[in-house]
Amino acid sequence: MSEFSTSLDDSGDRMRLVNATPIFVRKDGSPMGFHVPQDEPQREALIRVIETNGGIAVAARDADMVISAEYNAWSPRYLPDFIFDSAAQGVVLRLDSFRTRLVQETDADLDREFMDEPMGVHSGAAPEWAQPPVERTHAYYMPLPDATAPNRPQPSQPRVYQSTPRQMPQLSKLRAVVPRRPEANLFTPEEDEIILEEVRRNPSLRNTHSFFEVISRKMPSHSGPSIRHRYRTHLQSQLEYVYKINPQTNKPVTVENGALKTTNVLPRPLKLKYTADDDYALAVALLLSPTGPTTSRGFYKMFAERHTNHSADSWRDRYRKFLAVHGVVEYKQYYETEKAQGRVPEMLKNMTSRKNPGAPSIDDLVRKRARTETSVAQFDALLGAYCNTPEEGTTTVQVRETTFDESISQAVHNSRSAAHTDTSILAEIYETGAETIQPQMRSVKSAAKSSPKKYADSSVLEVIARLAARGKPKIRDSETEKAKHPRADDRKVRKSPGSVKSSPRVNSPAKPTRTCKHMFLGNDESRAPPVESVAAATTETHTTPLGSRLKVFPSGPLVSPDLAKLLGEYTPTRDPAVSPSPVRAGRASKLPRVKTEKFAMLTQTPRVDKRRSVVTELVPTPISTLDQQPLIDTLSSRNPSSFPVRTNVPETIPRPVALKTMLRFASSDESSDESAPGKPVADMTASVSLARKMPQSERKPTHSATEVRPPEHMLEAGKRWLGLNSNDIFRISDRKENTIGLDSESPSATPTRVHSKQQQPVIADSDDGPVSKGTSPEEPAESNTREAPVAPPTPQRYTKEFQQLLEWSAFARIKESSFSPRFHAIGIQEALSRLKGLAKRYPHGVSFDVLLLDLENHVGLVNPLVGSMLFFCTGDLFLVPQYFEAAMAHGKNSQVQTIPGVWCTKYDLMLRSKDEEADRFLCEFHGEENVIARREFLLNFPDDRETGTEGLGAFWK
DNA sequence: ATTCACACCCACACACCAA
DNA sequence: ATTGGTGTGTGGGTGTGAA
Repeated sequence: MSEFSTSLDDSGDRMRLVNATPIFVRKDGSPMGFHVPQDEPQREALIRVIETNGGIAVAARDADMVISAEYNAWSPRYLPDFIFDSAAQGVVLRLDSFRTRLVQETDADLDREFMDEPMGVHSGAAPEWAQPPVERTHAYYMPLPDATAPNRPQPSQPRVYQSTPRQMPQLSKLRAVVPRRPEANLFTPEEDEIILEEVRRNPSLRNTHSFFEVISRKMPSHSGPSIRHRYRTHLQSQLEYVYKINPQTNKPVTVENGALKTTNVLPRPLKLKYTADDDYALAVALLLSPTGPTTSRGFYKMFAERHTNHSADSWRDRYRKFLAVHGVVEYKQYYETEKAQGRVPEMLKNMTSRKNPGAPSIDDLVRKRARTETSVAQFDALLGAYCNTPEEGTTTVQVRETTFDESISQAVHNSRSAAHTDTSILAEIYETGAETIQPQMRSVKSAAKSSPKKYADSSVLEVIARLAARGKPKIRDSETEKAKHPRADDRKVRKSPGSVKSSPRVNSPAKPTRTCKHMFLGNDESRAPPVESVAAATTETHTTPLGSRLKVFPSGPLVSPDLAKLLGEYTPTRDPAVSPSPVRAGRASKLPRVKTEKFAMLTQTPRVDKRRSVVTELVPTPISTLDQQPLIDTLSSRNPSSFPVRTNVPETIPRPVALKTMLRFASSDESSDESAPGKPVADMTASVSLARKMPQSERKPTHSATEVRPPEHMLEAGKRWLGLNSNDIFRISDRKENTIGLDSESPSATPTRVHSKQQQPVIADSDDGPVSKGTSPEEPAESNTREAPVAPPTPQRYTKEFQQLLEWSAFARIKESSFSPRFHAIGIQEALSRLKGLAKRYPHGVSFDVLLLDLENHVGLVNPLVGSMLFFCTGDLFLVPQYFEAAMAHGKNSQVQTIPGVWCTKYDLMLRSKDEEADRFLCEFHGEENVIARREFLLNFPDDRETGTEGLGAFWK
């Protein structure tokens, strides 16, 4: 048969297999193309035999067949013996017996580990990533199911892509020693699709290096960097969808038929770049901090709860390595100047000194900055405190005037010695002079009350307002250029020579926007649109039942226009309607939207996170019994169009800042501490409120609210008491006290579920089993009829001990950040009373945003506590007081499902999952209207990092 | 000259740790 | 408990050489 001698023993040279007539040719005589993967050990011999027998070695995409000893799940391969045997026999043998099979797989584990199913088959089974990391360098951490607020995701369940221990070194060695093939190793369409499919299954990893490195282990003909490059340059634009990932399992969500649920919205990648808005928000918050710019973790923890796009650690690092180096005040001013002049500010970058060892250490810079900026912050805090102080005759917190004066003088002195001559606050201070500020403020303050218009244009008033609003500087002609280039001088001063590369480039023109590569940008859930986009957004204004105006900005800015105006500009005599501020000026239409036609479809139905798309601004409410408005609020209500208003916006926390600063200064004076009579003040911080309640012997100098803790003996007593009698807490006060009668103003309100202890056993935890109808029928039977209105609860019915526990347990165990200063000012009993008052005013079915706003504004409860409360109570405010009461007593809000009398969301959902008749039963229980309202509330409840309730609403779908 | 695969770079986001 | 230092590897590229 063959015309050549062959020797197929191991020592034989298979390369000598030559036939007289070519056998690896097509019918038309053209050579058959064979692809031999680069890692095929006999590759050289194979290619020689192929080519000497009429075939040709080609790239994979052009190959008629792939010759390899290694099985591959997604492309058929044929064993090298097919070539050798065919050549030996002089005829092309039947392919069937040479096809590589899974049983021959050289590393089946690897396949199972990474790509467990062939392409195009979506069985719903995700690759099994969940092996624990062996080598940290190969570990991939997926975002946690819920970046539940307020904290950032913790890698408690690291998801791991991991090679077998032996495979990785082998492959890397192979790539290191195998020379580049002479022929192109182009990506085949199949390989492209495999890459895309893997990205769809792991969308969060789409930018990482190691993800593609792992893919490369299943695609040995390409390296990880190559695959990554291929994806980023060629395939990204073809990623028309990704699979919806269950945040709990980090696996794709399956639907009924086992297929994977797709989505058009990419999840956030593992890391987010900081934006100019991020930097600005942080700068503003730092300057409002009682201590000025700080690295204190407490500050960043609180900040991260409101700004969840980065972790607290990350925010802290951002300050340490960027804002601190550049200067917080300077960046704020730079940002505002850029905005005012219609430019797009850049984020801080190139600030790390890793390659610039001669540069001053971050520590040094932080310290230097902290000194000066703290001075500014302190001065501003003092001023804020003064402006917020109630009128003369009713001042209830007495800070010795001398202390106040000294503090201002010191702050001004410190500020003057700082190198911040171009900052707005200092410019104002210089103009006014510390020695005249206070009397001027005092006179203006009293006079302005009687006839605000008269003083509306007063320069002193302007100063006060501007300072309180942290307004921008007057840019005089001689300073204009300087203001335009705030960075120019900094470099010379701060940076050592030769550190050009590490110099910030804030003023460099913005790069032209690239297209195509980031098609999801406009939709990315993790990014709020830039500030200026707000200008073009149509806003809707709603009025809450309590009169707060809720502005809804559909595009969800980080900073609302009014806040941006407040923070960035003060123009008391300018009519915004006539001369719109630069911040509001219509620049939004110029905004680059990075989106290609290809992906236009992906942005048509963006998933809107309601929480992020809503910016609320609180306009002072006329409810005088709830609020004691400071001077500026009072004035602003009279002339709202021209006066900046401190709003209830996360970035501004003036009251605690101011008062705590005052207290610190006051307590630094030995005589002032004990001599100051501590009368209650309407808007008091936790420091004051709690310190007042502490026995004199327990009182410690108050430096920050977070330091306030109940006395140890009280905590011990509380633990004992709670431990022994936790179920009896609610027996202390007759539950009927808390019953809210049927309110004619809220006909749709849910019937009150209030029961005496005999009628309402503690409902077992859900883990104990399904909620049977047997345990619950007695509830609806009596709760369908609302009890008659009764008097408000009488606090006297609580035992003294219980009152103390109510006071202290909350602060001991519930995060203090759940309470705003207002809560501390009014106290728990008043908060309870207000909660009940709110319930009377609200119809069931009010949106989460409205409830959130008014609960924060009028009761002083903030997320995530409010989120949990509203969720578990299904937006039913009649349940909230009981929930709140129990949460406070227990010092936590996780066990409130067992609160007697609160038929909470959990039971709705459990019942629906267990009982086919659930809907009918729930309608009997709640009333059909309320069931609809509850369902609507849950369905519209924001998917939430803050409340960790994502997906529960799906029970209703 | 262009395209492609592949290697490599580096700022920095994020987290962890030791003092 | 705080805090500064630092490791890790992501994110977004660029460089290089072969086809």
